[in-house]
Amino acid sequence: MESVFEVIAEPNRRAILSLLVSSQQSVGEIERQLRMSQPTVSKHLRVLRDAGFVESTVDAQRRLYRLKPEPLQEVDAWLAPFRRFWSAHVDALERHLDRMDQSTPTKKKSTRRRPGPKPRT
Amino acid sequence: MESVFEVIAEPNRRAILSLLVSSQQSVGEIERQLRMSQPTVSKHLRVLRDAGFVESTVDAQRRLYRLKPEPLQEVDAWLAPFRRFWSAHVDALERHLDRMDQSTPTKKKSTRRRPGPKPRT
DNA sequence: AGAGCATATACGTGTCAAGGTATAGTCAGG
DNA sequence: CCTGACTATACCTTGACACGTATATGCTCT
Repeated sequence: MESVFEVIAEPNRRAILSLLVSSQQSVGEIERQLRMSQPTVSKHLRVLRDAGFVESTVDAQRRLYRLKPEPLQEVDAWLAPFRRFWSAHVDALERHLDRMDQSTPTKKKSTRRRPGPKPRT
Repeated sequence: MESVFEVIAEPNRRAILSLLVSSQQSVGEIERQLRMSQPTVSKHLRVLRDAGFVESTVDAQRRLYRLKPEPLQEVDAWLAPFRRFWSAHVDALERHLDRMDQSTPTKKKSTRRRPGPKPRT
C-alpha cells in the first residue's frame, strides 16, 4: 500500500477518516454508519492503521479506533508548494482586475465590489 | 479515474505536478527530467488534464502544460476538518507540557525551549 | 511534397487491490 | 463451559490501471 496518497485514494477509507474526526468509533459503529460489511471495514482499518492514520485501543470485545494526525499532515506538507502557486495566481488575477477597474471609467451595469490591492508581501 | 485523490495517488503524476509548479513544461521536457517514456508521460498528462489539474497550450509541435489550481484546492479543502483536529491535539499537548513545566522545578538537563501558551482562539 | 520531430493513442499484458464468503480468535455473561 | 457478540483474517474472483511496443496524427522546414 505504501504511500499515504494511495491510502486516501479509496473513498471508503476517506469516509472512515471523516467519521473519526469527530470522535473515536468502534468497528461496529463504523460498519453501521457507513453501511459497509464488517470485513470490509476491518480491512480498511487495517490499511489505515498500517499507514499510521489511526490507532486502536481495546474495550472488551470492541476495538475503538481513533485518528492520528501525522499522515494527513504529510499530505498537507506536500500541498504547500502548490498553495504558494495558487495564491500567486489569485494575486495576479486581482492585479489584473484592478487594472481593468482603472481603465473602465464607470461603464459597469453590475457593480463589482472587491477590496483594494493587497499590501506587498 | 473519477476523483482527484485517485489522480494524485500515482507517484509519477505527483512528480509531474511538482515539476509544473515552477513553470510550464513541454512533454519532452517532462520526459527527460523524470526519465519516463514518452507514452507514459502523455497518458499521465491526459489523466491530469481530464481531472483539471493541468491545461495545455500549443506551441508548434509542442504542447506546453501548465498547472491549474482547482483540483488541488479541493484536496486542501478536504483536509480542513482534519487540520482543526490536529491543531487541537497540538494545543492539548502544549497545555500538557506547560503543566509539566510548572510542576518540574528546574530538573532538566536538556533545555526544552518553547513559546508560551497560545492566546484563546 | 517529403523528411523528421513531437505528441497522442491503440492494444496486449501483468499486477494489485477491493469486496464477498467463510472461518477463526476473543471476550463477557449465564 | 458454552453461547453469542465483536473483530480479524484467509481465500477467491473480478476489475482497473500502469507500462511497453507499435502506430497514428500533426507540425516545421527545406
